[in-house]
Amino acid sequence: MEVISILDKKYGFSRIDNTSVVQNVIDQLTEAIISGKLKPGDQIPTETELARSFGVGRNSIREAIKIFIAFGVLEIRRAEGTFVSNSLSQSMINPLLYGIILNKGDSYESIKEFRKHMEIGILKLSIKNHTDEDLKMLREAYENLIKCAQAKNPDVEAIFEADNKFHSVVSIIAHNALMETMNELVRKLTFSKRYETTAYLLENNIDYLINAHTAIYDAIVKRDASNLDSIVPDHYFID
Amino acid sequence: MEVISILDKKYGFSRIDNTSVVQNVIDQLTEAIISGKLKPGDQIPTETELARSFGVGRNSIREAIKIFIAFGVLEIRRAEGTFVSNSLSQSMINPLLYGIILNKGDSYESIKEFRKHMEIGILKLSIKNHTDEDLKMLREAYENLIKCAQAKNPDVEAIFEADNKFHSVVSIIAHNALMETMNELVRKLTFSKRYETTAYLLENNIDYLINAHTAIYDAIVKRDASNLDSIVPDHYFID
DNA sequence: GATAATTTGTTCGTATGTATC
DNA sequence: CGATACATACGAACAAATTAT
Repeated sequence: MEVISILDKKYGFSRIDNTSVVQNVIDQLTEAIISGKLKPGDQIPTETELARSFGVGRNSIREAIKIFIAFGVLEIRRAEGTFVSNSLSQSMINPLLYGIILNKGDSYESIKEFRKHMEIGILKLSIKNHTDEDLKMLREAYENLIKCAQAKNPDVEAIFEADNKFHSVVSIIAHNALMETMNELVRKLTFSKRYETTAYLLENNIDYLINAHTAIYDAIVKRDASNLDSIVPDHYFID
Repeated sequence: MEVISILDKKYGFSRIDNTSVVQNVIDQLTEAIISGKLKPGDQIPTETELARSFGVGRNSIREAIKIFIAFGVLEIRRAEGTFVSNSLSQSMINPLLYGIILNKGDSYESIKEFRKHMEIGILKLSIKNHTDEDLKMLREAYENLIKCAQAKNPDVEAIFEADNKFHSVVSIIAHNALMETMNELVRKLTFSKRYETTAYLLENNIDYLINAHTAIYDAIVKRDASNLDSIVPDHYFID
């Protein structure tokens, strides 16, 4: 509601009036970031200094900074200073999570469908965009997963972590930041369900887990996008 | 960075230590929303009251509330109180916008790819899930778009609005709230670009616009999902 | 290792602006 | 118009964490 105004101007929307002190601080900092005066990694002035140079109270500066932190734009290293973030993919999805929590209507079916859709999309891009470097990373994650799954005393925690790592790598080598973020989102939403599934498969059908991931691995390595629909099965979750 | 922790707890992640006062307030409010103690539309206690009942200073409450506002979870009606939002799709995209501003590099390509991917996914679902009721709505939107495009003195604004309406209907009849939200998101991100494209097509190749939408309309009506890749073209945007 | 300086974290008191009744 | 309830804003003070000396 607050920060949108300045960005919306850029994207063509408008807003009637908004001249609160905090908003003003936000606008000026946003402007500095957009224009490149503040680049990722840069340290911004201290709170006291900002308060003085903007001619406002320190509390107002703090409120503005907190919002930027929530968006992942700034990050504070205490007793050191406040800096412009260079990676912000993590906190970007927070509002989406809140959105889904408030809109309880989003049924589990919706999430399942969305998940499969994203999985296929990511896979398609990974097959297309991966480099040789990427393949090494993927192979490492794949072999680690297989090793965990075939261990004598298999550990759910370990397999689940390796599974997550594998899919995370697949996500990265797709080389599309937005798709990666969305995939992260859906994986967070399905976190506990996927854990249950892993535990179930470990007890009852560990081969299924191995084969499914081998199919994905092979498809990427061979750049074979012909069977994606069957590689990413509907019944990945226990219902 | 801040708000993620509580959500992560729900989804199984943990955080080492995070006992800041503001974070604590955020956690408790988030918990109240998740558990349903606070529902959309509800008024939350006043700042003074929250400060007293949490045993913290009023500024900490304010900082926490500001963050929720930035995420669109809370909204303030001044001199009236603070309320839980019922619609929050607006401000959800802010972090993404900031993300794109900071990641100047690959972002536009990412968006284009993501957009096409979402468009295909939505179309696939629309073809599968639409009802007879839906078809009426779709037909209305379609015919209105064609009418606007074939008018004697075609108006960019009108066509663009009709275009948006058409795609919005396609989104709705897919009957998946999450996919719909994501599609809305990508359409907001591409708002100005799409407007430019519409203006360009109106001048130079209005038939292309008409044919493209007719193809989509036909595919849905006939429930024909065989040519989706070609129906949703890569060059939808001007580069 | 201890101390000082810097910077953010938190709180309190108070005054002001703004909408509702 | 006045009273009330609430958010907005400022400034001062002290606490806690980190770095530099």
